[in-house]
Amino acid sequence: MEKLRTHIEQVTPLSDEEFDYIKTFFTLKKVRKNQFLIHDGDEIKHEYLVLQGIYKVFYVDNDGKEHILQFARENWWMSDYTAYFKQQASTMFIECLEEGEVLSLTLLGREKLAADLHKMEHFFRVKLTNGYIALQKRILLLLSSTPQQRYEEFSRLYPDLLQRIPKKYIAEFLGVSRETLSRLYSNGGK
Amino acid sequence: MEKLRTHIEQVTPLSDEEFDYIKTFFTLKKVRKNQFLIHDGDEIKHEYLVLQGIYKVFYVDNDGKEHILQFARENWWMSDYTAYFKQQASTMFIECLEEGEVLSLTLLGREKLAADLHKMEHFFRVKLTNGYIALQKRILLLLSSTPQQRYEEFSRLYPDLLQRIPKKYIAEFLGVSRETLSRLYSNGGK
DNA sequence: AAAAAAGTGTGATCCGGATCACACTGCTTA
DNA sequence: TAAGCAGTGTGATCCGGATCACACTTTTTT
Repeated sequence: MEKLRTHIEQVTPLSDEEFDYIKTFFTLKKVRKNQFLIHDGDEIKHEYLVLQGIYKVFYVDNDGKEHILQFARENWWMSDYTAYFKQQASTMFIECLEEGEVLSLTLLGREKLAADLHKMEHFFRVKLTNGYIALQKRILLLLSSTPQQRYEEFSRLYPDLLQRIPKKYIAEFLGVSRETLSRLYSNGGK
Repeated sequence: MEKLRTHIEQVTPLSDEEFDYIKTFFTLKKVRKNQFLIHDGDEIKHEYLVLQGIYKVFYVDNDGKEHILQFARENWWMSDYTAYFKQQASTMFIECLEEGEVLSLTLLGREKLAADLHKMEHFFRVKLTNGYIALQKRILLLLSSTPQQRYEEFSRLYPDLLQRIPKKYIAEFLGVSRETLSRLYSNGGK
């Protein structure tokens, strides 16, 4: 649980009592490779903070094609947030790509934490602010750039992921076909 | 200012004293058609809550092409949030399409409001939550759907905007060329 | 250790949507 | 009331990237 404390304290300092209270809301869960945390159609009770491992959050369209909304690693939060916040059935999947551990938090727990502790309300707001900014950037990138430029931006932001996950998933994240992505970097930097 | 109170109270009730305090942070500004609220390169001191009018938030790429991140109408918040939160120079523009009024709020004001009033921290968190969900949906739409489907989704979400703003802006929002969009609806619903 | 499955590179073909070009219809604004 | 200009429809052409097909490699399974 020390990782959780460090994670929150990057935003706001906590007293020991506060942290003792906070940690009662979280549950540790070990996740194996290829295990699904969330499946299409599920009722979504939890969001997850990644302590270890790599996960992909994705959507499957009517043609059966997968589109990756997010890769999550250490210190990233993930869920099907539409389903989680609005208490609807999930339309997404979360699958583990490298085994690890996550902490789960229920919506009720989240809301109680935020209501009881102004600090936690603040913490969640800061996290959402950063997430919002990142999503806006991604939208502009999708609207304005070529696959080449998107790949370069991805390499810049997540150099480690390039090595650790299958290229085809990167293609699904960038919105390009596997083949086109392959040609992008085999043709070098020109 | 009554509109502001109603807007906040859709999330959380306020006492008169609280609202009297809150409103001191906001400044009313009238905006004429074609006026720019934010310009590329500006230092971004404010975010805006739209009371009236329509605005477009857009980015201009290296080829001079415009890409619309957001249309904002009554009760929508807007700014170049990257520049606003991170105190950087703006990379975007906000232009008024239909004259109206906005309330402006500085970053310092926002943070003070959130720190002083737990209710306001909560309010901002709820707003960000909804925004985050909407952006995720837009990303999935951009990744997984055809221009046709994106146009239909836009019509469903913002039927009023279809009439009120030039079609070419809708094209710039959807990430399609003006011409392709025109052919989409002239070829009817098939 | 063999067999099956998943991931990848690369060529050939195809097609949706971008681009280019031009005409027509409003709105402005002088 | 004319002159300019933004907004729009529509045809013709072009091209980037998707799709299809297959070989090769690496990982997983039994």
